[in-house]
Amino acid sequence: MTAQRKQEGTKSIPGTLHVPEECRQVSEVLQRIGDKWTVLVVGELGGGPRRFNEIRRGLGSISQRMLTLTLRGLERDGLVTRTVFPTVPPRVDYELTKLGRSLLDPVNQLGSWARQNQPAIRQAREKFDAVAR
Amino acid sequence: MTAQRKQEGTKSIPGTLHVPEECRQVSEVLQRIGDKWTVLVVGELGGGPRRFNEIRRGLGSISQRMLTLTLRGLERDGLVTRTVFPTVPPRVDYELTKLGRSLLDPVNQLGSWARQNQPAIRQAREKFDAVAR
DNA sequence: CTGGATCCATAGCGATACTG
DNA sequence: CAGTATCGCTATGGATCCAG
Repeated sequence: MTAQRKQEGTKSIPGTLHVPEECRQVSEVLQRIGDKWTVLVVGELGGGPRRFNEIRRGLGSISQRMLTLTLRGLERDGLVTRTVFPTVPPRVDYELTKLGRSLLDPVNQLGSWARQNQPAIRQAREKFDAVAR
Repeated sequence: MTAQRKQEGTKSIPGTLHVPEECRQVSEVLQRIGDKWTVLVVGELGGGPRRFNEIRRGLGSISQRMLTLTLRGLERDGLVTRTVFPTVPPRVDYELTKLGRSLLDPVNQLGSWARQNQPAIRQAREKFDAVAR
């Protein structure tokens, strides 16, 4: 942690894996799934296919507008499929694709991190806010 | 993948780990680090302590306002430390805390996912956009 | 060099009303 | 039931100017 920065320029560190290129991609994905609802919807769909209002009730507070937009985004990125049953009243099922399910894994990793460290974060936050003026 | 939804109500699935509670935490963390710059700054600091303008040049395009805000947020959450050297001109070093470095791991996991699947995502996106009107 | 203060444009999101 | 359309609020972020 001491002798580590002489003139690494743009070459980045060989051992670790956060090359600028990779960082950009992480950033893109995070901005994509880092909105208010995406991961919650994905989590809900992680339990199997769901209908529109099932998801809605599962999340409790999402507006139908945001649920529509979120599902459209996920569908666009190939993370969920949308299946319309031409019945009356209409029925639409949403389900994670293979790609969508593969996302559950890294997201759960981040979930573990969150659970382990959120107390520390909250503590740091309170401390910071107490000192700040 | 077939016999999986009878009446699981609010109890969620035992095998997997995306209980609503956990999902909420993931969502919070993602919204926190899912902004435009946070992970990029964390990535930059992953290479060791950096000065304000070093980070800025490392990212290339961030405004100093956003860099300040991003660093403040990270400092508030206990993810980076801020060290002021009372010289003239002033010099300020930012460095990941242990907590901050621990975040690199799950973030890199997501980075791997991003690299592996972004081609598929882009492809799905183009296909969707082509069909959509 | 490090950042605070302002102003402004845009994106995200909620509320509500309307439709097949 | 599953959306679409519209509105308005707030958050996010960039540009610019000022200061220790």
